[in-house]
Amino acid sequence: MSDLESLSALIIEFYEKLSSWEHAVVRGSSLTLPQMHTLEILGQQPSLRMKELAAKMGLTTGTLTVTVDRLEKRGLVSRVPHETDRRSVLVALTPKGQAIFEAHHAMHLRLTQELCASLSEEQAQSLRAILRTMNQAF
Amino acid sequence: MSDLESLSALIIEFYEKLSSWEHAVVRGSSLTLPQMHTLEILGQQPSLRMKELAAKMGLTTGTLTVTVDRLEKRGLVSRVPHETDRRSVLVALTPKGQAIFEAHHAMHLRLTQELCASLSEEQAQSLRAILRTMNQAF
DNA sequence: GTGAGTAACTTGATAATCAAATAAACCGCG
DNA sequence: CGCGGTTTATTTGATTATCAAGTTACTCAC
Repeated sequence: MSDLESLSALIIEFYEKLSSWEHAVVRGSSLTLPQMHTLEILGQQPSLRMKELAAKMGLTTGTLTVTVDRLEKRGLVSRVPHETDRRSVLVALTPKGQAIFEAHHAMHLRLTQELCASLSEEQAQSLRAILRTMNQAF
Repeated sequence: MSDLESLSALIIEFYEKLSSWEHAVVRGSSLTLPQMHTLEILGQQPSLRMKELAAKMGLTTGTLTVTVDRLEKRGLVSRVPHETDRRSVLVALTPKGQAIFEAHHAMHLRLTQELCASLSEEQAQSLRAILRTMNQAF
C-alpha cells in the first residue's frame, strides 16, 4: 500500500469515526441529524437567510423549509422577516435552540480534548498547522 | 479563544468540508448517501452479515434491509446464505457494485492527494502518525 | 426436544430529500 | 412609472431513510 493510500485510509477512518460519534450523540438528543446540523450552523452565525443556510448545508431550499418548520414548531429557531428584502427570511436560534447548540458544542470540545490528550504538545501544534493548511486547500 | 477551542474548530471545519465533498460527489452518482456508504463498507470486507453491516453503519437491521433491497434490485450487491448459520445472510458487492466502489475510492485518493499536496513531506509524515494515534484513541 | 436467545424481515409511522411548480418581491431599463 | 426577467421562499408529489415493535425462522444449551 502506497503512502498516499495509507494516508487516505487514515483520513477516511478518522472521518468515519467522527461521523459515528456525531450520529450516536445526536441520537440521544431527541433531534435528528439534519435538525442538529441546522442548529450547529446557526450557532456560529447570528442569523442566515434560508438560501444561505441551504447552501451551507448542501440542500435545496425546499428541503430546508420543512426542517426549519419542524425546528420552529419546537421553539428552537425563529423566522424573522428580512429588513430590506421582503422576499427573504432570517432564521436564528431562540434561547432554547441556543442552549441546545451550546450543550452540543461543549461535547465537541470534550471529544477534541480527549483526542488531543493522546497527542504530545508538539503534535497538537503540528496538527493545528496542518488542519489550517488543508482547510484552505479545499 | 483557547488552544483547545481553536483546534476543535479546525477539526469540525475539516469534518464539515469532507462531509460536503462526499455529499456533492455522491449526489452526482445516481446513488443516495446511505447507499454509497453501504458500498464503501462492503468494498473493504469480502462480505458481512446484515447484523454486522448495520452495526458498522450505526443503523438497525430493519433500516438496512430496505437499503440492501434497493441495492440488490439495482444489481450492486448480492445476498448469499450463510454457510453454517441459516438465520444469517451475507451481503457482498457484485462486480457492478465493486466497480462503483472502486471509482468512488479513486476519488477519495485524488482528494487526499490534493489535500496533501499543500503539505510538506514532514507534515504528511506527521499527519500519518497523528491520525494513527487519534484513531486509536476513539 | 423444549425454551431462551438471535438474525433477518415486515409493518406502521415520521422525517429527509429532490425536482418542479407556485407566489411574492426585487431590480434594471425604457 | 411599469414591464420583464430574476431571485427567494414555499408548496406539491414522489421516493428514500429511519426507527420501534412485532413476526418468522433458526440456533444452541440444557
